[in-house]
Amino acid sequence: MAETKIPKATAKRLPIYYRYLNILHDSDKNRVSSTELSEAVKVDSATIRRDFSYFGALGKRGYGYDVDSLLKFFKKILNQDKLTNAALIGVGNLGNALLNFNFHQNSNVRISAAFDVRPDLANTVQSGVPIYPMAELRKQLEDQQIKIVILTVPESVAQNVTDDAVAGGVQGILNFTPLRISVPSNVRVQNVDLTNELQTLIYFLDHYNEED
Amino acid sequence: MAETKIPKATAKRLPIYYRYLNILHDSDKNRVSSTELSEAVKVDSATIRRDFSYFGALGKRGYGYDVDSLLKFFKKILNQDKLTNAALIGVGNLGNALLNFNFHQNSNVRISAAFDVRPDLANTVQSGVPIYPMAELRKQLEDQQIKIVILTVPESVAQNVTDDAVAGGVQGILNFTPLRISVPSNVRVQNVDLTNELQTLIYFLDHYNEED
DNA sequence: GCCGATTTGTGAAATAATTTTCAATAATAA
DNA sequence: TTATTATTGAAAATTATTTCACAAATCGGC
Ligand SMILES: NC(=O)c1ccc[n+]([C@@H]2O[C@H](COP(=O)([O-])OP(=O)(O)OC[C@H]3O[C@@H](n4cnc5c(N)ncnc54)[C@H](O)[C@@H]3O)[C@@H](O)[C@H]2O)c1
Ligand SMILES: NC(=O)c1ccc[n+]([C@@H]2O[C@H](COP(=O)([O-])OP(=O)(O)OC[C@H]3O[C@@H](n4cnc5c(N)ncnc54)[C@H](O)[C@@H]3O)[C@@H](O)[C@H]2O)c1
Repeated sequence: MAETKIPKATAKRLPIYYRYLNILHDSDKNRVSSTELSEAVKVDSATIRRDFSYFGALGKRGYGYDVDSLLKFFKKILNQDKLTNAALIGVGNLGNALLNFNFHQNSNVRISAAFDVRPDLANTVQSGVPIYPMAELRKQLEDQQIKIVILTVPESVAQNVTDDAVAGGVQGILNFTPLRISVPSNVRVQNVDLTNELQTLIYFLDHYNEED
Repeated sequence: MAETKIPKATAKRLPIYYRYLNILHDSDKNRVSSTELSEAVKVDSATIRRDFSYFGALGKRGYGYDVDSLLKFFKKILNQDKLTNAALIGVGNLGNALLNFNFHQNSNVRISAAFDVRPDLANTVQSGVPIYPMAELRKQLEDQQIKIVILTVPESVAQNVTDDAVAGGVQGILNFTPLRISVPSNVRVQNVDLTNELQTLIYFLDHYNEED
């Protein structure tokens, strides 16, 4: 909505850059070149320069990029200068692992509420996050102004739960179920399909050799 | 290695198609059109037809695709007609969730060995999978002919562990750590970076409206 | 202040992926 | 049988992304 629509491929790399800039910052490096970055994040240096250039001239020729100002810039762009709350639905196997992890390091996203149908989980606290019964989903999403949901329920209920979350005003869903959920066009879904990833890896192993 | 190199984008979609074909098969449907598939997997129907056509003329004009033969075809292509063993390294938070899940449904990948440094975990069995001490990594990978590793160790040790796994003959790594690990060019890495996914989602929410 | 070494930013070219379009064919209804 | 409708497969057009390659800018040393 701000800078004239960056390519999707670029957008997906921004968090990778952001993360490495944080590492550089923490180790008191204050200057970095696209070649050096390339090495660390495994993205071609020309691609990095191109990516950065969508945001203007962020570097200095013959010098490179200033870590601190680049970091500050990306922090803003990625909304990491404010805390973003997310909800997690489905406190099972995977849900628990994510709750416990809670995206702390170098990330300003936090799971602030979790939901599950299991009565024994309702109104408990797991890894510091309160678990609510599903009946409270809508209310909590609205009250806490939560716009992002992490979906770790069984596939069979994924669409129903999604519909509820969308009704509660959610705008983005990180979907760990294998179901391709249906949402209105103003809601964005990011699928994380681990079985797929493994199968793709196997396919590549069998059908492509070396590099690509 | 077999059919003349399919586009990467296509390869990544194959498991999605495969999965839905299984569902159709299980519900005794024996015919499907690209439009119907498109609806279910959320991929444009023209893209689906194009994807399929890389493998030859799999459908019939005016009719669609025969579910069973398409399924059989993809099963072969994706190597799902044989069992593939994988190893998991790092039986922590996330590792345990993956162990417990173990990719059963509609997938012929199985974690057959897990590894961890923690002495109390060594030589136990978690979710039916034996856990070995790291000292045995190389031997087990070689003995069990494991070519795929799921990496769920802390970032700080990720590169070292990777190097060991590679020395053990691993060819593919599903990397859950945020580190972009370095591997020889004959080893393929598939990164699953959950913090990234969340940050990308946030970026899209803030900077793109509606659809794309 | 000049010089050589760096390193960016970006046009242009190359490559990759998606989408449009439509002729060909199959199924089905009349 | 023939007309109508559905649907693929493939060529072409379009759009997206990556990569090349180099002029322009900056730095650091002298
Ligand atoms: N665990 C993994 O490693 C893994 C890997 C890949 C994909 N997945 C996918 O992630 C999802 C969760 O997997 P899991 O292993 O954590 O399953 P799980 O069964 O351990 O957890 C699911 C949780 O959702 C809760 N739940 C069920 N119905 C609900 C509803 N209607 N509303 C709210 N909560 C509800 C259950 O009580 C349970 O706590 C599944 O779709 C699975 O396919 C998991
Ligand atoms: N848990 C999550 O939800 C989550 C989300 C995103 C990313 N990750 C990433 O996944 C990785 C694992 O996360 P986690 O939460 O499961 O961490 P964890 O600390 O719970 O588990 C790590 C496991 O690795 C083992 N380990 C440590 N050093 C080892 C070594 N040298 N060799 C073998 N095993 C070793 C530890 O004993 C532990 O069991 C981390 O890199 C983390 O950044 C986790």
